[in-house]
Amino acid sequence: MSRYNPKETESKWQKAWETADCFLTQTDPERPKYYVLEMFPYPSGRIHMGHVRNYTIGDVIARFKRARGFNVLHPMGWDAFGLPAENAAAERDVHPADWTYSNIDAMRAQLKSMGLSIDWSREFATCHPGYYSHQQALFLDFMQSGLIERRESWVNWDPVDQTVLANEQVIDGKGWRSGADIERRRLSQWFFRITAFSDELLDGLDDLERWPEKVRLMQQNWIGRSEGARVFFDIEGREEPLEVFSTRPDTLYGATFGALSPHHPLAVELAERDPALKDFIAECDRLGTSEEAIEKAEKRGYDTGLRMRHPLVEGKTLPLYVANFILVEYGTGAIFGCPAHDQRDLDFARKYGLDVIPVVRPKDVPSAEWSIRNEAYTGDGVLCNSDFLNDLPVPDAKRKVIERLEAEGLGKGTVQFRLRDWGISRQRYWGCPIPVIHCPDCGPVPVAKEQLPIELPRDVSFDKPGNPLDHHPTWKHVNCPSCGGAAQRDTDTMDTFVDSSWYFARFCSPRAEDTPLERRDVDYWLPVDQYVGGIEHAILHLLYSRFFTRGLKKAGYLNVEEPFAGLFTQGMVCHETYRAQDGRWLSPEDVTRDSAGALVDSDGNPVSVGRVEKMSKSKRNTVDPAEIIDSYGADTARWFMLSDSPPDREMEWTDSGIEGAWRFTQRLWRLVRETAEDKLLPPAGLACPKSFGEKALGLRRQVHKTIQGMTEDIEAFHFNKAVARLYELTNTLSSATAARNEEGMAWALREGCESLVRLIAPMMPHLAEELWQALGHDNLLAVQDWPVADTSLVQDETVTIAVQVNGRLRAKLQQPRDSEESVLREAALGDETVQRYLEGKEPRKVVVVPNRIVNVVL
RNA sequence: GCGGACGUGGUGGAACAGGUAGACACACAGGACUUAAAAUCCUGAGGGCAUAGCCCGUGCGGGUUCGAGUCCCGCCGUCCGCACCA
Repeated sequence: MSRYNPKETESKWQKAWETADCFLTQTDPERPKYYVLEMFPYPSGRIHMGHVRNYTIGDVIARFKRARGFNVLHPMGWDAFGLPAENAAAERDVHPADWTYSNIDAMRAQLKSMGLSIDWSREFATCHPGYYSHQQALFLDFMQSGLIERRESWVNWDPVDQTVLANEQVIDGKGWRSGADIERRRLSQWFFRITAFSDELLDGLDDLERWPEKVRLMQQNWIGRSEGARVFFDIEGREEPLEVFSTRPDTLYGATFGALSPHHPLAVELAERDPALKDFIAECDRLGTSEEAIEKAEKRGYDTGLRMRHPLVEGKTLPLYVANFILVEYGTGAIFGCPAHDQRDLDFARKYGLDVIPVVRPKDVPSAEWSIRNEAYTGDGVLCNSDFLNDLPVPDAKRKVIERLEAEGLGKGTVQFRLRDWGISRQRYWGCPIPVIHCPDCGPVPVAKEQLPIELPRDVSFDKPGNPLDHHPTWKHVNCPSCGGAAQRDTDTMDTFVDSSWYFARFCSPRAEDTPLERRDVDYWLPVDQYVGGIEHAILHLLYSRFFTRGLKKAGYLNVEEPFAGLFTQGMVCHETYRAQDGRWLSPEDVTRDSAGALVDSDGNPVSVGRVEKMSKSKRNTVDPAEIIDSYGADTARWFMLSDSPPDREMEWTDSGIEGAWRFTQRLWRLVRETAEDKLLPPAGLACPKSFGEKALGLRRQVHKTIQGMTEDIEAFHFNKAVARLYELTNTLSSATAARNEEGMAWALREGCESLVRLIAPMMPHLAEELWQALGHDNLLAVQDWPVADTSLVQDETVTIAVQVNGRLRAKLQQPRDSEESVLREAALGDETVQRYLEGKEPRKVVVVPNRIVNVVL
């Protein structure tokens, strides 16, 4: 028999699906819907193995749900704005739009070769005016709803590239591209007021039951709610009191100093008259904003000479410092230091010789014996040295001190969040233009919706650093919509995370022209039932989308709070790493085995094998999906992706793994084809015979157990277990052909083969289609129903009972299912081996678990 | 430092709710077919021993239980996220 030819077969069925419009979807309130979405790709030009894993998982779910009778929405699009297109433009003199669209064409073809059941009629790219014009409209709506603000903020500024950099683009205080020292600058930027929903975004996490606990936790930490108090300290010789935030107001009596962030308004003001302070602040700025820089920095302070009055201790004053470890963005940008109960404050106090007053002691240590050395005490306890708070447990003291502060107007209990507003202005060309005009007289004026879209000009130059939009000779010069005078467009574009914050909703009505979202469509499809993507987006993308959904609701576009009812985060695709003798990374393609079985490079030099790591260009341990699909076919690649490793864990791509999957593909093809060609096989659709031989019945039992098990496994995303079941069924079917003359066996074989083919269809859709046809069907398997297990066949009639003596396995018994406990007990005690252990004595105890185990205790 | 996840054969991993540890696959070994190889098929396999059987075995040490990979306590290790957030 010839071999299976995936290349021919796969494109044949892809065309058949397309011709039959199998995967086009309509809004249909009469039918139950299921919206499955994978994170859309950035159009880099080629798919990578991470995409293959992501889209395989999504496609299995989509095909499965479709077979289960759902109206399935499974769309695809392109996260098409972003810096790489501008880099390509600067390096290769190709327009970002051309570069992007040709990449999209290439990647679409690659995705299509995977045989994904996608409704391609809904495809869009975020860089198309048909998408971003609506995003501009949403910007205006959000402005109207009070969700957008313009304000100054600190940014990482690259003086060479003349642009703002994200924190992750600053490496060791230098720009990732230019290598220039990054400055901290204050810049006017647009902010989405994500903090307006801090509480909702936090509380909403509790209801996301089908999200990984891990992601919910990460978001919870990111939002970072903490309860505490704001306390006012009067400063000697000044009108305005200083406001500080603390989560430990109970330790107020232990305060021995105050500290300001170098960017606190008061610090800035003082610096104007104090050159030494100015120098100190400048030095803090030079450290940069990268986490490592902050981490390594020693705690340092500058004594302003000012004294602040302790709000509760008459006559007591504390020195006020400017300190490099105080963040201006958090709380009020100012603290009171309590060295005894905060390690940072203790380090600071020891350095500058400040007092350390313990105010919390462990309950069983008397005040007199309690002191602080080099470790701040942050544990539980009761108050001491604290006047009216003495002997109260910490939580009570917190409550009581806040009451007192509030009563005397010295402070108040508050809730503080770590979450900050989302700055979206980017000094870039290839992004969504911000629909605002800056007028010297009227300030920032929103563009009227009728004037949208504000399209990107095509004729831009990438020759000089900075923002091409800003350099464009005419684009920005417009008249003020309000007063008609000369004004300028905002030349910033939106963070590309904005584009991906609502694309899932746009897929519901991708071609709507007058509105971003058609109410009837979003009401039917949203929320996404199952979202699938990488854990790397656990915080930003998912949090932004959750914010956007609330914003869209506020603006009246939809009626859900949460965009993604279910979230699945798949693991990374990894591969061994290889190095040449000189330390260069080697690609797997360049590594072979010599005759002795040792790994060598293309010149025959020995190769050292490194750890298994995430596929990456830098380590050169990538495998190109296009090549794999070209030589083995998409089904084999998909099958291997689903085998062995649980989908939420990392998987290792290996040659032997893909070859094993390839062998199985061939084996399955051969098995079903040979069976189908066997003259004994009854035609499709023949009624079930009345009786079956023992082997045929056994086969049928396994078939129906597999159907049931598979269904549960796919629902639970246990694809690797589902694969194992299919291997088992295939093994059984292979050996069953030997008994094909047995009563009912031919019928059972057809049932088995058809079930196998139908079960395998979500994973290997092309092969399944081919075999479905070989079994005599002339309809498309892609639109057939999922098989249903016959429950009467799912349970065996006899079960194996394990017999233990003192908890150790000594024998096994075959017994009818659901045998009485007494029967099992007698059978176990009567067993020869058990008799030997009993030595004629009575057992002390016999534990019987029906259908499972009997434990005889001596 | 804080938070979280995970430790099972040579490897990836199964094991429902405390009830037969190692399903399934990869790799390996032996055999069949072949002039030979590939492909395919069959067989074997956690470790040990005095091998009809017994002992040991799920990172380590304890505990609960008739029975623990699974539950509890204490360690060790690996990975991930956050991190001067007052």
